[in-house]
Amino acid sequence: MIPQAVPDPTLRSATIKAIERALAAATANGSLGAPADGSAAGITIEVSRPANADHGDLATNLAMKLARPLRRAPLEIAQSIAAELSREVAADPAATPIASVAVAPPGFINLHLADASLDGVIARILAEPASWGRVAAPKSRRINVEFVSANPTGPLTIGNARGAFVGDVLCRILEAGGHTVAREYYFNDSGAQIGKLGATVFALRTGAPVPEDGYHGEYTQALADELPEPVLASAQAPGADPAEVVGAWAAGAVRTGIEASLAHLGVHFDLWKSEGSLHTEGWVERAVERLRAGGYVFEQDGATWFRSTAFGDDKDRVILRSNGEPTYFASDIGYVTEKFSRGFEELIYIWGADHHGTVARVRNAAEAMGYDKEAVRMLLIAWVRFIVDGVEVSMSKRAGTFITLDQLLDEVGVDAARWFFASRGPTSGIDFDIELAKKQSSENPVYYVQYAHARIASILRRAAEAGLEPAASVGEAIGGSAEALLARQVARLPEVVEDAAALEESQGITAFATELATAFHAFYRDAKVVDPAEPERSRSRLALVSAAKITLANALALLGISAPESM
RNA sequence: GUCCCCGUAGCUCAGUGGACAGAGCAACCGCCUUCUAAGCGGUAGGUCGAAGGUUCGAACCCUUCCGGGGACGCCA
Repeated sequence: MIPQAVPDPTLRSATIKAIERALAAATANGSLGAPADGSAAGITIEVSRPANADHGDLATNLAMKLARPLRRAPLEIAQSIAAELSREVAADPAATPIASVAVAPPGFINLHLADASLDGVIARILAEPASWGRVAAPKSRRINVEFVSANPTGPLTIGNARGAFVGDVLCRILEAGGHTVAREYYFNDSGAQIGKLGATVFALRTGAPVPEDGYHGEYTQALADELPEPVLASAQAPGADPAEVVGAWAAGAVRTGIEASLAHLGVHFDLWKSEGSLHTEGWVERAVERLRAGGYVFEQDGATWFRSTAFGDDKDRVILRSNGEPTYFASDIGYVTEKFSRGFEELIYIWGADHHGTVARVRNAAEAMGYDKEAVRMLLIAWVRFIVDGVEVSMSKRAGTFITLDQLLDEVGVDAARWFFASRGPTSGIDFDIELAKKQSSENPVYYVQYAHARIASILRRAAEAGLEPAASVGEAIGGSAEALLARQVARLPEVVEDAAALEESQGITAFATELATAFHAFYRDAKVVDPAEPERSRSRLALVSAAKITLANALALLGISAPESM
């Protein structure tokens, strides 16, 4: 995805600029006094949305933060800065997004946005809807995001669902936030587990008993039934290892199924990387060489070790076992090397909480290999406890006791499932009660948001029938009480995206989408949009609800959720 | 034993330094001759796990404790 060339400044960033100008002016004219030691220099201007709408559209706590370095009462500082802000509003209203300024104890500077700046945002949304909500990154990066990465020993389970959704939504948010993102799926299709899968499928096909340590899910029978004759024949050829031959085929078949499941989720990967290729292409060797060059490799007990203790780890880690086989860790560091060789500036791993122990050692190895440790980041997703009939279901592909991702989506639906995971922080543990989810799926907040979108679509259809087209912007009517409230919510999207991209979290998007839907439903109640008797007002309001519709659709798109035209 | 995450309304969860702590669901009361009632308005519900500390200001930062989950392999 190509980052947008010319990003919109948000109303928030324009406001920060205005405050910077006011601060500079107040400093220059001496009304602030001067910090004796320059300690005020490092203070950044923060602008937030007051919880109480009576306090204005935006507020800054700048005066409180300056109180100590300037050795002055915060209220006085606030008044000095507010005076400069007001001066600019009076002198050149077009240069500032602010309409009025107020100071409140203990030192808040409260700001009201100008109608004209809000109407400018509406006009911009209607003129270029596709890019609305895409912002420039403070520092644009090429980011590699690796997620799901379940080995092809069986279908994806609901245990994989959270990682898939969280990873996909994070990618969408990072792209909207001005970064370039590659989605990767890492898998091992040649290990011992694949051999066990192959032995299981081979046994089922040939009528032999399934090995004790084989796989016992129902899907293995389907694989056995589908096993092509030629593959079976080559597995039975003299000297062949049936587990390996059938396993290779089964892994491919399972992977095809996994890709189909992910496509159903709306999750797509740019690259599927096999662990085996890291060895055959020499990346593990290169990684070991980089470590050796730094003096962080040693031999002991016939094995090759990474001196992880040099980076604060409690013990050193084996790279190559005494039998010559590489460990999983060897593949990990090979992959780090391979990823960086492709020019990524940041690697993000979406891992289950059970990978906690490997985080530090992979990052340490990255540092030891000469990469920036801070550019290797792991997002650990907390476990989801799936409850069926009041009892937790543990997911085990080996035992065959699991619920597949496809089953979950048949029950709950993609949009509802996406919303469920997007609206919760990835580190918080979740209880997912299947029965409750089914029962509540029609009451899921996602439908509340989608309904607002569908309602607007309906209004636009009615308007078209009446021969009414949206105006290019709201115009004077934006000052109306109903319009003002909705326009303010609509205008927030880029700020919400900025925050979500910086925090690498999706909850802000779902919260915003809900608030915007609420604002629209209230508008719908208070303001009749399509009214042939009032064509000018209708066109003006059509412009506003059109902008709201675009904003809802773009916010939902960030979550991978559909925006229906009717419900 | 060491380390990580979590503990906020009956339930599921937002909120991580600011102005009276929020949403959805569940409960209760109202609103469809009106652009989609999957909606709107209202009522009720909280010692933000506990105790100290830092701060002008703490659900948020620090310490300790309690409770829940997870991690500590020459497994993958």
